[in-house]
Amino acid sequence: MNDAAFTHGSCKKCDTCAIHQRSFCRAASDEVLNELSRISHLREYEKGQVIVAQGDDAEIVGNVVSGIVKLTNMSMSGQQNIVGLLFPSDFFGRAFSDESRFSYEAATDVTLCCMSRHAFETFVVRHPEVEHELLLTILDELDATREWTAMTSCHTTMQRVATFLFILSRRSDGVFCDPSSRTRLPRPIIALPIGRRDIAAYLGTTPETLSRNIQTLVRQNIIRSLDTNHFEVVDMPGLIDRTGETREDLESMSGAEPLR
Amino acid sequence: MNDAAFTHGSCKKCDTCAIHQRSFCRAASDEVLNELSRISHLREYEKGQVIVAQGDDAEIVGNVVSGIVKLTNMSMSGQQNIVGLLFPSDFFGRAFSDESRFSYEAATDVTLCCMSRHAFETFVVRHPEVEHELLLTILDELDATREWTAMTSCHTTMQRVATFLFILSRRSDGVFCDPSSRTRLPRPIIALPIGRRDIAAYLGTTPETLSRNIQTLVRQNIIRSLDTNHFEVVDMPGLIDRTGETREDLESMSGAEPLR
DNA sequence: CGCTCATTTGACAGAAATCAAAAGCGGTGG
DNA sequence: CCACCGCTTTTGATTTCTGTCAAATGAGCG
Repeated sequence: MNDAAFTHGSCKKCDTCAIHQRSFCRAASDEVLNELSRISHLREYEKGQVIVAQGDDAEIVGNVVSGIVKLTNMSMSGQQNIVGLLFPSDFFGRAFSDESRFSYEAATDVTLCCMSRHAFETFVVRHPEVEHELLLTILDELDATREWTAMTSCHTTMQRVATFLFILSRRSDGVFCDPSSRTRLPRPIIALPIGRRDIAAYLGTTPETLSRNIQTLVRQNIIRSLDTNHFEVVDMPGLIDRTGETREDLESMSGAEPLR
Repeated sequence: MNDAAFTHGSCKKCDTCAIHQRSFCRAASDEVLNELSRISHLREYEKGQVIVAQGDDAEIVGNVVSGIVKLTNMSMSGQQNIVGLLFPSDFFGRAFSDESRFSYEAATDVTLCCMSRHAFETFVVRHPEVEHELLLTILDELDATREWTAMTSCHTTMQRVATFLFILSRRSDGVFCDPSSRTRLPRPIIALPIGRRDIAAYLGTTPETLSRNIQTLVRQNIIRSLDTNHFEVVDMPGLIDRTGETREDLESMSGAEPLR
């Protein structure tokens, strides 16, 4: 699409950006991208750092470049709920609102392409084609969130666990940025990006129940444990079977994504 | 905001539209609204009619004017999952996508302000200020959906039932369109817009468990049964108490809304 | 090595799903 | 008007699953 942006050296930072082709900025022309690059800056956060706190002024927005960001909601009782996970190329922060209804926290060490919310807002209003692309992104996000809602509301814990693992097996190869480097492994690897406590919260269960379900899958030779956070899918049909979904539905989920 | 649109007679259909002030079209100027009115038309659907089917070409988009639309997702097992409910002023249909990932179905008799998806898409691209307003709408929708996700993943069934009833008590008076006609009833009425089976699916439980929880609330004098689908809230603090949320959180949910 | 924290495992109580049946509601046709 | 039928909702009895509490094991680190 933006071949020019790659052959010319209009914006080094963005040209070499791993997610450029997958985030809303792909709609920007060379010069617009240049402008965008002037208001954005890469920033690293260590695992556990809070990027935007719930109820905060939400002054930062941007894209996840590498690592995983977790989106959380603190409930009255003080319990932290995982509302979603943001992967590379996903948009984070709450544009056009004075406060964020959720917290954004680094689930792993992350690199973010950050912009001041104000600067971003005036930028997109001046560039409708970029705002349009952002709208498409958010619409996909909404679909994905609703699909996840559908998933969680009628499925057993085992089905949710299996679905989660399936999706991670599609995401974990770091394959989402550069399609050409995609090497189809015969035995997909599942890399758990976050701790059991967070996964459990995301799946609406407890670490104990999650652990039991995972161990059950291991005993049934569906997956094999490599280390605490890595598993190998031994029996993919068996895993899909336990999700209670068709392979097609799962594929569509892992593309646009509930977990994003 | 658009006083001119109301004092002038630029567009009779839109001027008298109950939801005009609350939907994305409020961003349109007189002449733009006029243009919009030329591509839109009111249409009635009877309860149970499918407006857009899952996987369909999704050729229609628009706003809910009156009644309630249910958003459903058919899972592999053939079970119908309720993903959300759309109330008056909510946007329905999937813009900018060739197929809808969900079905839109009339949960009650509804009136919709319909547009051809294609006409709508070219329209908003020509009018960035309207597309911007649409983006704001979708961002709110996304927040609301995530908040609902947070709700369902960590709460007991009773808390989900209480929250659902609370939200309906705020929506059921048909009060969401014209703030001036808002008559605060001392005893809010809850009108269940859909059957128990659907509500149960939406809340991630079964009709039996749902029924038991409702009957428990009746026995505890929190609500009083008028007929099968109507209840009166006798003890609002008690109801709020059983949601496990603060009143503030509930208000924000019923405004922007998980159920939308 | 000893510390802390995360994960796994076990035992048990409570909640919800399931199975089964009764009651309520709305329509149809005699 | 009433009896019958199909459907939804409610209620009851039972089983299964999951959350909770508690303890053991394992991983990372100074």
